[in-house]
Amino acid sequence: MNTNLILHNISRHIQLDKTETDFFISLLQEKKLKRKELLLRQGETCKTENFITKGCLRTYTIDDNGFEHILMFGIEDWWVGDLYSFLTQNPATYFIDALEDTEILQITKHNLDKLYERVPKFERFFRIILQNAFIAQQNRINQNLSFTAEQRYIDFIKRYPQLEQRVSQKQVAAYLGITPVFLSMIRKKFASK
Amino acid sequence: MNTNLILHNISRHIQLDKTETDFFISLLQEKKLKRKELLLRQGETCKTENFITKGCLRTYTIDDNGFEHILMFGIEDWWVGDLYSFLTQNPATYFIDALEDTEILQITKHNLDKLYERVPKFERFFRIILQNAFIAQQNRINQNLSFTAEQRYIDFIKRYPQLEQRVSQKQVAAYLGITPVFLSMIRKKFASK
DNA sequence: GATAAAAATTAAAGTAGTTTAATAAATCAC
DNA sequence: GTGATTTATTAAACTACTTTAATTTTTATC
Repeated sequence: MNTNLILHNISRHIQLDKTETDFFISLLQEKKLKRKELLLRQGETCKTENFITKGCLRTYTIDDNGFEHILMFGIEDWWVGDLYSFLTQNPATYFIDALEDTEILQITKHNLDKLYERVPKFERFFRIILQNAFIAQQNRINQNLSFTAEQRYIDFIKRYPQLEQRVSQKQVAAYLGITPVFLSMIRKKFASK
Repeated sequence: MNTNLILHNISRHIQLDKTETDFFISLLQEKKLKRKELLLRQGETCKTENFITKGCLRTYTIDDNGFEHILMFGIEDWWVGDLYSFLTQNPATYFIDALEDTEILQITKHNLDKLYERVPKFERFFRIILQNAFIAQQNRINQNLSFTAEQRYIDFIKRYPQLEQRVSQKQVAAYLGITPVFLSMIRKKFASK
């Protein structure tokens, strides 16, 4: 199991000794997903929180008209899951699937609870992770309220240049909340400048 | 200082003994705001996290055209602040002001850090608070992507019936991401059913 | 490497939501 | 309580974005 990335991710916020590190690692399971493979289906229970070591996932919904709306992309070094379903073990709100062949490390709710109990520092770790996620989401809500589609696209490129390379325009459009057709029009206008 | 509400808020997630409770209380400051009074101005540093014991606050931005966009309402039993500015002590992204005469309990970053150190259970408390806030925000993003303005309004009424009574339609519109004129049209259509 | 499938582009017609402006209703401040 | 200010309503013209559909380009698959 390749634990370099996740241990480095954790060490940015808390320091673990050898025993704690080993215990943490013992709670993880590895999983590989092929491109287009589903990790979670809406309505299922989300059994694990997932740390991406390689590849790219998307969290999304499908509306009544069959259109997909992307809540979040995840790439290497990101945590993804359906937090509501994970915490309550109620049916998931979101779908999660792989946009590329992807490798993740998974921790179940049961094991995470054990981890909080045995190594309370992880309360701090996930508090900090959640703070950052909260701030990023709040910013996105503000942009959805304040910006035009063009402004949101420009900001997306600036903020996630790696992602813009890796995912199709169709996916970017589903993230920005516009149609692929309109994104194409924006890009045309933008390119001619 | 009326600490009933905040202690009850905390007791939902962690248990404190007398010493811990007293220490926590000693870190709080009381503040009263008149209706329309600003708690935080964009560009200032957000010095405190704030727990509302009475009244109603709004967190918002003002765009280049002078329009206000509301990220969040806060009423009794809610925590509000500009988390990014609070954590980094960089200039605030958001304005916060009072929609009613309001009373809050404040904790500075310095005191919160002391609290985490002396009573690490609070790491858990704020992790849980943030989890809930994250889930609520993710849901809002999904609605902004998937729903029409009318659907968002209907969901808002269902989700926050108390708020719909307390704040003006203008504020609700600024939260939903539409103009007051269009909200009025939605309500008319809705009432005629 | 050829073929099929998916994604991107373009144009034209359509719609959800905005803008402006005028009027009515509610709320505020003294 | 009354005048002033803010909020809500209504209607009509407007615009950002969608829809549909046809064509081209890119990517996936055997």
